[in-house]
Amino acid sequence: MVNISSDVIRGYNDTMILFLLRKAPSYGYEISKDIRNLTDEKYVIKETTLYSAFTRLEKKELIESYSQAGENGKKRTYYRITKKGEEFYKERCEEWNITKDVVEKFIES
Amino acid sequence: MVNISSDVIRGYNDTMILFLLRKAPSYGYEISKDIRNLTDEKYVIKETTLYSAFTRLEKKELIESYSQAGENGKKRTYYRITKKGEEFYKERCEEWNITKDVVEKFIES
DNA sequence: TGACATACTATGTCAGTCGTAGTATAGTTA
DNA sequence: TAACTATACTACGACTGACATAGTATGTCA
Repeated sequence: MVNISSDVIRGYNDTMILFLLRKAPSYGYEISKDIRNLTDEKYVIKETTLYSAFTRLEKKELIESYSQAGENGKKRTYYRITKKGEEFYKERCEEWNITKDVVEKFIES
Repeated sequence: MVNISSDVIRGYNDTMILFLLRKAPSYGYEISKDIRNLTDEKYVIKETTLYSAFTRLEKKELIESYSQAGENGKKRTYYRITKKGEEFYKERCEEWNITKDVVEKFIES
C-alpha cells in the first residue's frame, strides 16, 4: 500500500477545506471526517494540520469563524467561506489542472 | 496566468529529477533546462532548490555523482540514478496516481 | 466510574523551497 | 581587450506548512 506523503498533499489541504466549506459551514471534527470519508481513508488529515489551516485561512480572510452550539450541546467554532475564499478556491482549481499536466510529464505509468 | 506554487510542486521536484536521470546521466544546468522545456516554461525550478535536491537525493543513495568535463571543457558534476533511485521513482509514480485521485475529489472544474 | 468520542489549544521541531549573494570559467561581442 | 553573457555551481539564512506531543474540557454510554 502506497501512502500519500504530506509533501505532496501540502498546499492542497487549504483547497480541500475550502471545497467542503463551499457546500456548507462546518467545523474541525466534521471536516476531518468528511475528508477521510470522501477519500475512502486514503487521506486522513492530522488534527494540528487542520486547525492550523483554519487559523491561516482566517488570517487571509478566506474563511470566517463563528461560535455556535452543535446538536450535541457542545460549543463549536464553525467556519464559512468568504467571497475571497471562493475566488481563491477557483484559482487553486485552475492551478491544479496546470500542475497535473506538469507533473504528469514526469510520470511513467 | 496562474502560476504553480512551490507548495504544490513540493515533493515532486525529486521525482522530476529522477525521471530525467533515468534517461541519461545529467547535471544541474541541463536538468534545469530540461524541466523548463518539457513543461513549456510552465515550471522553472530554482537553482538552489535543484542543487539542494541533488544533495538530498545523493544522501539517500537515490543518485550518485561523478566529476567530468563537459563538451565545453568546463568541469561538471554529473549525476546518475541508482537502483534504489529507480525503485523510489516507481513508488512515487504509484503515489502520484493515488494523490491525483484524492485531490481531484476536491476540485471543481 | 471510566472509557471513548468530540472539540479543541499550545508549543516546538523539521524539511523543503527560495531569496540573496558570491565564486569561477568559457565563449561572444563591442 | 574589456565587458558581457552563459554556464556551473556553493553558502547561508529565512520562511512556511506539516506534524509530533501534550494537555484541556465536555458529553455519552456501558
